[in-house]
Amino acid sequence: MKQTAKHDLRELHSEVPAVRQASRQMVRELGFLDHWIGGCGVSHSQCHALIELEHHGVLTAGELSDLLNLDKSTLSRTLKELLEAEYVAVRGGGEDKRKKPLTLAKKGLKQLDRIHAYANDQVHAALSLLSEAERRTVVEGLALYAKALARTRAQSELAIRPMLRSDNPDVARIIRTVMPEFGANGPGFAINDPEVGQMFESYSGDQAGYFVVTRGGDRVVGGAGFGPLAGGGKDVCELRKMYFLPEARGTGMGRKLLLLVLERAREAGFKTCYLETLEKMTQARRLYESVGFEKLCKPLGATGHFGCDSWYAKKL
Amino acid sequence: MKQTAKHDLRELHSEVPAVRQASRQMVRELGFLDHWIGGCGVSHSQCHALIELEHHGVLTAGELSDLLNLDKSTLSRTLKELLEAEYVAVRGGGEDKRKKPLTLAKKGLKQLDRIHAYANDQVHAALSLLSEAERRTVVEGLALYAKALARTRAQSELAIRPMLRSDNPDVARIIRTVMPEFGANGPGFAINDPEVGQMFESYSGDQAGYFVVTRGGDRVVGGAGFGPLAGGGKDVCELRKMYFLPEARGTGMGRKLLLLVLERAREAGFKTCYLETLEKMTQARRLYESVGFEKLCKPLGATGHFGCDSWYAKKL
DNA sequence: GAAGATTGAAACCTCAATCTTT
DNA sequence: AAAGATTGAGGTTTCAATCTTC
Repeated sequence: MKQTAKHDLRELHSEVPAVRQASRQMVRELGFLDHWIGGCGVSHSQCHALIELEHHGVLTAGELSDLLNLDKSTLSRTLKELLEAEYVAVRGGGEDKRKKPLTLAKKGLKQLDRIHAYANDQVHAALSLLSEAERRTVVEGLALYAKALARTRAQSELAIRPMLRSDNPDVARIIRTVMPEFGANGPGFAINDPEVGQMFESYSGDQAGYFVVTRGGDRVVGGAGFGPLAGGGKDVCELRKMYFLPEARGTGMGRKLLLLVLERAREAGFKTCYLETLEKMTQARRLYESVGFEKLCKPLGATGHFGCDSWYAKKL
Repeated sequence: MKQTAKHDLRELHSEVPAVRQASRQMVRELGFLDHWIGGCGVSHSQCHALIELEHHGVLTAGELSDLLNLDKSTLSRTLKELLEAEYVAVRGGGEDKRKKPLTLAKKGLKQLDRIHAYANDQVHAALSLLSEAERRTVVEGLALYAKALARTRAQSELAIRPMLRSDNPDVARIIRTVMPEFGANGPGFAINDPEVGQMFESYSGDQAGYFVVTRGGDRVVGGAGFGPLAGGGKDVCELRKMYFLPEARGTGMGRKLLLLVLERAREAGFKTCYLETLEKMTQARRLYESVGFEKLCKPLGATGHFGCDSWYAKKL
């Protein structure tokens, strides 16, 4: 197993330059495809803006600049021309007068048809040189790389650190936001624990700890901690109150945080980690299972969280 | 078989938008990767120029602008700054004083190290989120798409048309250039046929035809024709004098030309097509085999080309 | 004060015209 | 005249400052 992992890593190192080389070449060839745009009356950015508008229906200038990875000022000017040419229209009547929701206009749709016709022809011509299996490799390879890059980017804005006293309000807010999202707001759920408002104090000492995930500077977007399991003996700890705001999910940060908490629990002398959750929290349960938690058929200890219906444990 | 082909095509049509979507997203994510460049003193183009210089050793401004798909004027200015910063140096002593061969200088190498360190880290972080199989898919997918786009681009500059009388000198030149390349310039080879100088006249009439491949306007870069096989009966024709300049090889144009010639031969009433070639022309032989030609163990007819050592035939 | 959008200055890129060497 | 490289004018993009609305 370890052998495989090592081999896997060596492979990875040799693949990095290969991927960089291939992506440079691909981008260069895509650049050639874009040359024709000069002759069709819209600029490169205008063309992409139209495509995204078609795809999303209604967008504001800010959303468009995020999607296209262009400065908002560029978009402002780009849109000005598109509006003058009547390719897009402002869908008025919005409540917030700061926003300008944009949609495709008739002429924009027509222009877009021409663009798609050309672009599809080009891509079709290229793909038709490949076999079916090769084409599948292309689709999957591009999508996988895009997704991996996106997740890396999301992760690089996130960081993990021990909770501070000043985080108390933020952490309480997250718990009180996330649990109702899964219908876990009645009696018998952790949301009613008295500790929710004083998480920092509740997880101090060397037998417990709470960690938060922050985004872009120091905004708290998630957290998790550990402490002795009530009525579970001195060798058993509980993974407690692991919650993420939606914006921080699917970034791979949950796994990082979980592994950190487990490591700290092991260092604190615990031999086993127990946790309670809900069947319907499927994303979380998949994560628990993937790091080695095993499903139990009944609860351990006496947490008082009789609202939970799914229990796991793992040797540390 | 036909069923498969149809299914194959339907798949292709649904894959075109998928590839376009994936490639847009990928390019967008790559754009985010490039943002950091702002802080390192070199511009985006300068960075890529350094990478290409490292890869190729010595390059002129023109070669660089081709490689980076940038206008030569952009490169002129870009290089001016790189030279001032002593990142690159002109390797003097060339014979042609119009050229300025460029190489990396010491400071450029150092800068490049920093660039690679950062870029490798980023790509490494992204790839490490993927499994070994997924990473292979990424490498292969990017490379396949880049290659397919490049071939499409090369093909779009090429065209096929029937030979004109005015092509006589060009066609003769190609035949006399390509055959010696494969050592086929002694007696017993088609290069000595009297028709070489008057190809247009030799392939007129409704039982023969010669077609040329042109590049960028009307420069002839290859050709092929058919005519009755000497001593082969009235149902058998010969595929004759199919030659491509090196620049036109590997573009998929050979297949197109071959299929066209075979179709015209069939329309002219021939039932079988025969051809003679050399064992060492492996690329050509693979093409013949891939369109259905079957290897014979001895020649047909009486062409007089006793220099050939490989014979094929195909039902039309 | 903050979110959404616009404007001015400067950097970067392309097209076309020009210069230099062959 | 043609190949290689440079310069001038104008379009596109970004950064920073500003305006408007909440």
